[in-house]
Amino acid sequence: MILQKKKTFNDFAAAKGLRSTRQRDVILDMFLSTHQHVSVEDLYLKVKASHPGIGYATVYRTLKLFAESGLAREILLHDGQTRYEHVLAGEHHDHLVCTGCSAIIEFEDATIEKLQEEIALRHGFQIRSHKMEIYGLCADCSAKGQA
Amino acid sequence: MILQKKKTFNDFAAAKGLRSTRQRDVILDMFLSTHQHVSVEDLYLKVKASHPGIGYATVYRTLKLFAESGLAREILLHDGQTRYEHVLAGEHHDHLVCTGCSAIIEFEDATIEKLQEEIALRHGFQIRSHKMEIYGLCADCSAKGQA
DNA sequence: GTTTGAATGAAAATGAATATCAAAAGCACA
DNA sequence: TGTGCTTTTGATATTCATTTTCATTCAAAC
Repeated sequence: MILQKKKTFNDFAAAKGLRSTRQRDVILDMFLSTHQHVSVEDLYLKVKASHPGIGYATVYRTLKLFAESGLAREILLHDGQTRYEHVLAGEHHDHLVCTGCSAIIEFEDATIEKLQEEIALRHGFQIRSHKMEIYGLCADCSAKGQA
Repeated sequence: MILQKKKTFNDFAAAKGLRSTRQRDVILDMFLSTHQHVSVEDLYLKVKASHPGIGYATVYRTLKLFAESGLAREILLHDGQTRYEHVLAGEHHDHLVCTGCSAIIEFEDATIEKLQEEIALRHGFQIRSHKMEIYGLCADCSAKGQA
């Protein structure tokens, strides 16, 4: 699966005539080894730990490339930092975001996806991607709120 | 309806012990007279036209208050500017965002809302609000793309 | 009116993201 | 394996939205 993703990016890079560099390999490895929703800062620190030479700007640039290649997706939450999440082929997952503890729970619902397509059709709209976030309190936080 | 909204905010202000000021009245009027998705910049310019004395920071602060009061909601698109939209009581509307011409089409779907509630329930999650954006090409842009 | 603390406006500060540019590195070709 | 050309990089400066600061103004309770 990781190999498949590397291939996705390499194909994209080849098609765009991008050069293959050590830095991009490292950042790709690191990105693939993370869990969901890495901020640029997060990834930069992770990268710097083992490769101190790699700069901030390169991480920014490279993550934008990942997004362009379809490997990653930018998510805007409300903390002013762009985060990147993995795009698993053909899979859309959406988020429950806890406003108490900032926990993010992922979910997926095929019916909602279907309905989205219907809505798009009704408006003559061609879907490229979508994003859904539900804000509220997670089970823990709403339990704490009661106590 | 506009009166109802003013009341919403005034109630909120009263409950929070906020003072009623000329600036907030003006900004509220201006906000209510806009259509969807005003950026702070937009509203600031609109306000400044008739009330040159009112400052940038006040518009920022006031819009945040509107959001807190439930009157408005922050939307993050991908252009680096926070926008505010009207929250109509009890109504959730979501967006089709055209990546070609930046047009925003609104829609509403009761079934999706229901499904969201089910999903939240399944995770013990209490919904406060939600946001759904579908990205792609609007009818015009995809027609142009063909041509 | 006086008093008191919140609200304002102008300007400075912050912070994420992007641009700049000289130096380094990839890649095609000899 | 070098040569030349172009992309990429890293450090830094810059931009731009948003937030903070702080002295002044103003709302509202007494």
